[in-house]
Amino acid sequence: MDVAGIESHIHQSMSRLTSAEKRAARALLANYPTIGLAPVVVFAREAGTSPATISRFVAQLGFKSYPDLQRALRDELEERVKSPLQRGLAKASSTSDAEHYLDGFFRQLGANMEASAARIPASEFESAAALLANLRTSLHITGGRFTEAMALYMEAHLRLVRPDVRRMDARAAVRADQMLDVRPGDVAILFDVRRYDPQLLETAAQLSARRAVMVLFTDEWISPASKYARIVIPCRIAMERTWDANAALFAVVEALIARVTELAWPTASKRLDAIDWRL
Amino acid sequence: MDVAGIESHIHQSMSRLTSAEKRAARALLANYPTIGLAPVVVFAREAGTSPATISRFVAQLGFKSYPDLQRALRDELEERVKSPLQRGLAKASSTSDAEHYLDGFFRQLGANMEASAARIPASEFESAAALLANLRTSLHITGGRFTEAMALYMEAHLRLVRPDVRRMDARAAVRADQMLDVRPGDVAILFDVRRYDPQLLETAAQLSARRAVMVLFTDEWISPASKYARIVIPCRIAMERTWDANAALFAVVEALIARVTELAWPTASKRLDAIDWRL
DNA sequence: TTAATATTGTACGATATGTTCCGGAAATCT
DNA sequence: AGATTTCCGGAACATATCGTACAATATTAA
Repeated sequence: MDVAGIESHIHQSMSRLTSAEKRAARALLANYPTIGLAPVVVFAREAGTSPATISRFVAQLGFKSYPDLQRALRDELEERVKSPLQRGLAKASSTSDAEHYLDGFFRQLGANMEASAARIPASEFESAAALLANLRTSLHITGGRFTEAMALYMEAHLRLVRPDVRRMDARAAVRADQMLDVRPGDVAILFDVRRYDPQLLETAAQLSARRAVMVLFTDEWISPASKYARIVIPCRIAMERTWDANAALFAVVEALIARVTELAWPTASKRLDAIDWRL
Repeated sequence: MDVAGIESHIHQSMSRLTSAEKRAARALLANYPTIGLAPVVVFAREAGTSPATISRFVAQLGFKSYPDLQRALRDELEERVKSPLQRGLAKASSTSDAEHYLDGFFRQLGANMEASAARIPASEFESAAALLANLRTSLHITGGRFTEAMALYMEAHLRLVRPDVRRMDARAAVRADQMLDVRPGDVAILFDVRRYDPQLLETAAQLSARRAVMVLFTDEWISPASKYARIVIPCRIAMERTWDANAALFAVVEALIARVTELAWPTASKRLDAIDWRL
């Protein structure tokens, strides 16, 4: 099949199609690629036509059978989620013949970011932003071994934007005191990625007991702390070599900070003005 | 709970699952959601188990049947706001959709990363990696207001990989003591981005006086501390709205950590083994 | 208008798919 | 170690799914 992808292939074949087949094509393009992954009857109903027409449509595209098309769609979907989509990166650094280490690294990272963005439902992201922008509750942020840096970074920004932002200490003992400040309805932001921290799970349980609303940043395998969380934001962090890369996670954090700043702008702008900070 | 999506739902059910069922769960999470849309035989093969187990796994999740799960996966896939990538070459579709905030954000970020990779000479990056992988000198890491998180993150990783990694405190007073540990030839890593920190400039001067070799991570406008630095790594951080985004900077940090881990592998692997850490 | 052609939908048979059952294997308990 | 329970996968069974023949309908040409 075409390297250019199935969507464009459909466009190219459009002229050869009969009117009912065109309805099928439009239906597929409109809800790409989901209806193509559904059974033929569903596809047909959605397209306002009969199963037979779908069959012929698929044949027109050059696929051997409907299941064959489905395979292709799945492959493409997978490719889209895990392949390096920032092809430009390689070209962008034309500084040397030997490939820049950064290029390879960034290419994978780009794929991770695409995958993360594709996987995080807009509704989850927005809900999280809304929670953080709600000035009537306190905010408690904490992370594990490596993700503590995320917590720190987020705290540093949100402190400027809104009041009542606290970071919980990584050490359990200290955290016990801080737990007393958590009141029902408060919002807790947790970071937990692979090699999930047992202490953090414990913390999550306690937060849950104190009726905090939890937002969890985690990886594609999902931290066990998710069972306590109202909102789960999964980022793709796996890399081919050495360490996992949390840059995608970090990027989502920054996006969230930006979004919260927008949502809480009336307050945020006053606070920033007060310390003479210009964005 | 269910709002969090099928992925987290899977993880919540994880404890109830038997080992073969867990393999199924992991396989699905790893190639989410594609294998779930494939026939059971394919799923089973990919998960290294039998169709029967997949069936039971699906039942454990609370779905009425495998097709039922597929419906759910398709619905979830559709529910996501279409990302510009998914839109692909599809013409005529209005680009004015309520776009996923993350998509817009990430697009800019992608440009920043590209620009960063293009601007950082391979030689600089390699030299920096070599310096950090040199085990005969100590490492001192420090950052400014926001970039302290970078320092923290880098320290957390490098500590595992090599000995003699120290982080300098943000507070000048404390830092004064720590400065005494810096010996000629030691390597110092500094982070300084826009709204350059005067204290950090001062620190750089002192480090220079103590004949430390400095690696500076900064932004496209270059921190004044650069005059003391042996190696300068400029990242593009400007964004159109609200805050600058340090994700590109963070990404370079991760790349460097990975590279250093490779270069210092003989030592790193021993250290990681010693604490039973597998990458 | 009529006839020829192209297109579409329905019905049915062939096939592929998912689920259940059962024997054996593994883990757990006594 | 032996007994009991749990767990797993192969094979049979039931069923859903797809492709196609054929009839009905729309379209075009004469």
